[in-house]
Amino acid sequence: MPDKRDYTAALLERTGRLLTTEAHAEGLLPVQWEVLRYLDRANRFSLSAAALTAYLGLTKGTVSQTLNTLETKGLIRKRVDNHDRRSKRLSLTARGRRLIQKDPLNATRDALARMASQTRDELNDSLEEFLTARLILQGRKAFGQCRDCRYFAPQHEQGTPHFCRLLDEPLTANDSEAICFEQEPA
Amino acid sequence: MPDKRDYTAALLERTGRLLTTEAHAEGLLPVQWEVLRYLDRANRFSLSAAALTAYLGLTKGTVSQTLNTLETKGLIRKRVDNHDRRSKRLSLTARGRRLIQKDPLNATRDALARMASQTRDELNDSLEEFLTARLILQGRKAFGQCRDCRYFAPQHEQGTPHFCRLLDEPLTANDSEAICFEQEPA
DNA sequence: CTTTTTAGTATCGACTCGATACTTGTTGAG
DNA sequence: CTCAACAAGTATCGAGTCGATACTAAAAAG
Repeated sequence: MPDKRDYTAALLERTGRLLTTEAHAEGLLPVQWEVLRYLDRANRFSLSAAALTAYLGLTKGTVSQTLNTLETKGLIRKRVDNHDRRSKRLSLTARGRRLIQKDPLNATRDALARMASQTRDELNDSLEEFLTARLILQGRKAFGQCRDCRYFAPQHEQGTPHFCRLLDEPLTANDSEAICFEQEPA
Repeated sequence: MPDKRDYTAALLERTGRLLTTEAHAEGLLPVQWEVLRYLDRANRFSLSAAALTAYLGLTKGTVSQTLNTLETKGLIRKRVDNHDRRSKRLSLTARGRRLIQKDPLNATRDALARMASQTRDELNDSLEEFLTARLILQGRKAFGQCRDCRYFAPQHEQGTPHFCRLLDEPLTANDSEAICFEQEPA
């Protein structure tokens, strides 16, 4: 005799499966699309395999392999980071940026756009609450937008950059909307 | 400059990934847990590889392999269906029923139980609306509960079974809460 | 009674995924 | 300054998913 939270859990699981099966497209596998999306949305402090590993919740070995596959396909690039020569800075190639236009997740974005805005907001907010709670419980990073971070110091003057009080770095308008490894919700 | 529906899509994707990584437990893989859950919740008309294939949205070859793996592990059983000798009726073994008590999805169920009931209901209803719309768009079955089906004829007298007007079969109280391959929302 | 459809299997190749062991660069304590 | 501890990433292994393709056999349809 299942109760409502069992049913909700089943909905979450089934929705995940739906997105996964849909993400076999353009010759890429689901996790490969997730990597491309991440590299498209992450700020410059978060473009490492380590950050990606934390984002995906996988082991670093698995992530390393997947990055190799994508590099072989010519969709991403790895360059040694001059500030920390153990680390490598990841980026999309031109082909990678072109391919992400055909992201199979676009179908989901369209479906969301067709929903009543109140329902969509309820989905967004309740899902965010659920996900954030689970991530924190697991000691994982939220990877929220930079602008929602407790270390974010906005500058309201025309043309002046924002600022990250944690990393002591200026932030462009673009930076502030990207997702960040270090982000901690305000 | 991402808008809100992009963010919601990212939440859905990331939640799916969370459930997937969590579902590496007890020596089973995510899809194997999904199969066990399905067999635990499906009614007697839906215990075939074909129904499971439709439920998961995978190819029949993939499902056949996964079923073989689970059979080798001693968690499920396959028996030839005497009504249709091409088909095989699937069921959990005692070991399978025991193992499903340790379902890693329980952590999600608990997290949902800890949410405010209004938020949880909003999540449930908006997610159901989203998922159903996507499934219908893809021409897939909803696999809802039997009792919510247009062919379900309830009997309100004590001890009398309900009835399925599509399959012309009586339904126990248990049947009516299980998920059904043939279900079409009322 | 023969064609067509449906249920399931078998096999292949690419790839994920965790686990384990490793290399190399950074950091920090004495 | 040195050396141990740590962190970033790689290499390799084995199990298993997954789609694709080709197959068998039973049921349905004509």
